Amino acid sequence: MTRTVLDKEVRRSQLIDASIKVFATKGYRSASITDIIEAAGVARGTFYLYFDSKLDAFHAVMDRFLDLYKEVVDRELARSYANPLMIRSRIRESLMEWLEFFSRNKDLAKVVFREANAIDPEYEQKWQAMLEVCFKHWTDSIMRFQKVGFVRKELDPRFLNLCFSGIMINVVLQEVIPKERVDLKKIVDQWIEFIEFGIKAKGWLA
Amino acid sequence: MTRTVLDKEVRRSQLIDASIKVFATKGYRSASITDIIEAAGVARGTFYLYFDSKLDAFHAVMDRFLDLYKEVVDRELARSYANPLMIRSRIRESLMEWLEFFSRNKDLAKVVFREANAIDPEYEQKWQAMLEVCFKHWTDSIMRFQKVGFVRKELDPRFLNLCFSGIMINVVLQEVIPKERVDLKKIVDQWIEFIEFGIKAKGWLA
Amino acid sequence: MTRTVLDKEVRRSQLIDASIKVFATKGYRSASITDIIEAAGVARGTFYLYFDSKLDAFHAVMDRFLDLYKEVVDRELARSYANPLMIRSRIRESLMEWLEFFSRNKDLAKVVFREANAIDPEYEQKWQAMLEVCFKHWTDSIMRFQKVGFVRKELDPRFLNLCFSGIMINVVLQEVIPKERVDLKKIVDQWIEFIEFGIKAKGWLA
Amino acid sequence: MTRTVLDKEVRRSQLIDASIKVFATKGYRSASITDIIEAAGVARGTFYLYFDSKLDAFHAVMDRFLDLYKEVVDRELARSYANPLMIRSRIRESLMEWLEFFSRNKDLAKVVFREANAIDPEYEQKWQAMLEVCFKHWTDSIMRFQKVGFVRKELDPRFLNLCFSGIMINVVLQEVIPKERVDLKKIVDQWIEFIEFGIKAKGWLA
DNA sequence: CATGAATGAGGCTTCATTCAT
DNA sequence: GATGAATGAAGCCTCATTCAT
Repeated sequence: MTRTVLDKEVRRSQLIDASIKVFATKGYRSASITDIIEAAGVARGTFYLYFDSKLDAFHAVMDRFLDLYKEVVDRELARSYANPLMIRSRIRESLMEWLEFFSRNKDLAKVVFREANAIDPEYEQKWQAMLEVCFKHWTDSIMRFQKVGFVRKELDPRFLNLCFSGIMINVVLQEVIPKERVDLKKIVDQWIEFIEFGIKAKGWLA
Repeated sequence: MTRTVLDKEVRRSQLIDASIKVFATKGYRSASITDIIEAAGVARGTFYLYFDSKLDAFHAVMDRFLDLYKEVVDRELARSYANPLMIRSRIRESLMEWLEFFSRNKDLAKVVFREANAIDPEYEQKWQAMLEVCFKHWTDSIMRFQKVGFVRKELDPRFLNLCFSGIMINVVLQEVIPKERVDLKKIVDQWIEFIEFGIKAKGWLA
Repeated sequence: MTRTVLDKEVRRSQLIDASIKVFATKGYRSASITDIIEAAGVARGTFYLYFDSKLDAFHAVMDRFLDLYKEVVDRELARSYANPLMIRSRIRESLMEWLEFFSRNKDLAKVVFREANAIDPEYEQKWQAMLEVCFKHWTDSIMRFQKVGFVRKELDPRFLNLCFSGIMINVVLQEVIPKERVDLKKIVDQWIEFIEFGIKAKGWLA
Repeated sequence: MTRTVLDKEVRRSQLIDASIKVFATKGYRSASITDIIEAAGVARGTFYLYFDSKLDAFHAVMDRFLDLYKEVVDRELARSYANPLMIRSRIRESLMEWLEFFSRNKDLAKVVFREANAIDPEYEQKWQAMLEVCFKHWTDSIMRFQKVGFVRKELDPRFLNLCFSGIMINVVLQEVIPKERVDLKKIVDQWIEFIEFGIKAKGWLA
C-alpha cells in the first residue's frame, strides 16, 4: 500500500527490532514471518529483501546481541584490577553492569537466554559459537582472579563459570525480566554475599 | 506392515520413551508426530490411540518426569537431618542423588531443562505448575537449613534457590548431559566446596 | 470385554438398527463406524463380521427400507380399485398408510429422504436403482387412475409423480419427522383437498 | 508452477465457482479442498488466502446463492398483481422465472437443494437462516393470493408451501438439472394446470 | 526498492479397515 | 465368533518462501 523508502540500514535495524520483540514474545519456532512483518509494519516481500530467511533474521538478532555484549566486555576489560584492595568493588561494579545491560535489553536477553537452551537443530551451531564467545571472557576473568589470589585455587574455573552463568541466566530470567522494577543493587548484594563467602554460617561446627 | 499387539501400558510407555528422545533431540516445537512414530516404530494412528495430540504426549512426558522427580524428593525427605554433625554429608548425598537422577534420565532432563525457559503458550500453564512443584521443595530445604543454623540467615532463601537451580540446570545441561562419562563425585566436591565457603581465598585482605 | 454370542441374523439386525439411528442423526458421511458400534454396543471388529464396509452397511439399511416399502406397496396392490365410487376413499386410505409408514419408521425415512438428494458419489448408483423401484409404483398408479377416468388425461403422469413425490418428501421431512405428534388425518385432508381440486377458488373469473 | 496474479475479487469469484462445481458434484462432505483447488487450478495455500476453511467456502457459495435468489425475489416483488385478470399470467411468469433461474444456475441449485436436507451439524445454523429467507417469501405470496380471493381459503398456506417447495425441488432436481435441454414452458404449463385445478377429471362422479 | 498474491512442502489429525489375540 | 489394538491413506490447515507487479 503506502510504501516508505528508508535508508537500508535503518530499515534493517527496524526489522531486527521487530524480530527481537516477536522472538522474545513467542520464541523462535512459534514466531512467524507474519508476526515479524506486522510488528515492523512492512510487507512480506520486504522482509526477504533484508534477510534470506527466518533463520537469517535470527542470526541477525544474535549478532546484534553479540555486538552489545562485546561493548560491555570491552568496558570491563578497560577497568583496571591492578589494585588488590579494589577488587571486590570492581567485581561489584562489573556484576551491576551486566545486570543493567540485561535489564536494558530485556527482550534481547529473553531471546538469548531462552533459546539458548531450547534445542533447535536449525541454529544449534551458531549458538554454540556464540555461547563460547560469551563465556570465554568469564572463565578468563575467573582465572585471572585466581592468579591474583582473590579466588581460591582449588576451585575449577570451568565449574565456577558454569555456576556463575547459571546464576546469571536464572536471575535474569526469573527476576530481572519479569518484574517491572527490580532493585538491582539488592540483587548484587546478595549475589556477592553468596559467592564470596558461601552459605555456611560462621560458627558452624566442622 | 507387521503388526504387533502390545499391552496397553507397555505401548504407551514405549511411545513416551520415543517422545522423550525426540523432544530431547529436536525440542517440542520442532519435533513432529512423524519423528515420534518413527522413533517408536509405530503407525501414525497408533500414536493417536494413546495421546489426543502432540501436546498431550508432551504432558505425558512431563508427568513421567514428575513421577520420577517425586521419588527422589521422597527419598530425600526420608533422610534425617537431625544430627547436625551429619548435615554436610547429607547434603553431599542429596546433591549426588540429584545428579545421578538427571544423569540416569538424560533425555528427560534435557527436555525439562530446555523447554523450561522456552516460552510456548501451548504448555505454559502445565509448566508453571510443574516448576512450582519442583522448586518448592528446594526453597523449603534452604529455609530449614537456615533454621537449624547451618545456612546464614542474611541470605534470601528465594535468591539462593535461584542460584542453586541455575547451577543445577547449567551443570546438568553443560556437563552431565553432553559427556559420555562424568565423574559426578568430582562435580559434587567442587559444588559443595563452592557453595559452602564461597570463592574467596582465606588470607585475602578485607 | 464381555462378549455376547447372538444369532447371526439378530446381531445383524441389531447393527442395522444402530446404523439407521446413526445415519439418521449424522448423515452417511459424517457418521463413523465408531458411532455405529457404540450405538450397537459392539466391538469394532464385529461390525466387519457383518458388513464389508460402511457403504455395505448403508446398502443394508436401504435394503431394509426397500423391504418395508414393498410391504406397503403390496398391501396397496391388494386393495381393489374396481368400484369407481370408492376411488377417492381408497386414495385417502393409501395416502394415510404411506404417512403412517413413514411416521412409524422416522429414522429410516430420514435417512432415505435426506440422503436421497445428498449426492454421494459412493452410493449414487444404488440410489438411482432404489428410487426407480420406489417411484415406479406411483407412476403406475397414476396411469391407472387416468385410464379409469379419475385423473385428467392432459396431465403428464411423470410430472404428476414428480409433484406427488416432492410433496411426500417435503411433508414427511418437515412435518412428520420433526414433530412429536402429528395429526396425520388433517394432513391427508389438506393433501387430498389440494391435489383433487387445485388451489383456485371456485368463483374466480376466467 | 506458473504463477498468475489476479484481481482479488476475480480470484475469489473463480474459487467460488470451483467450489460450486465441486460441491455440486460430490456434495459438501465428500468434496475435498484438493478437489476445489484442482478445479480452480490454484495452489493449496491460495485457497486459504480467500477462505478460512472449507466451511467458509461453503458459506461463500450460499451467500452467492442468496444474492442471486434475492434478485429474483426483488423482480417478483416489483411485479404488480393488482389487476385480478392478470393474476394467472403473472403466476405463470413467476414460475417461469424461477425455473429459468434454477436452470441458469444448475450447479448452485444442485448444491442448495441437495445439501438442504443433508443434516450437517457444521452448517446447520446458516442453513436454517437461509431456508427461512427463501421460503418466507413463498408463504407470503400464498397468503396474499388468498386475501385477493384467488386461492381457496380452506387451504393451509403453510401446507401449500410445503407442497410448492417440494414440487419445485423435485422438478428442478429430477428434470431441470439432469437434462441438457428442457422445455421449461411445457413444465410450467403442466405445473399451472395441476396446481390450479387439481388432478380430478371434470365429469367424475361425486 | 516495496508490495502482497501465490506457492507447496509439511504438519496435525481422523477414521475406515485389518488382523493378532 | 468376538474383540480392540494397529494400520496408513487421506483430509484439513499453516507458513516459509517466491515472484509478478
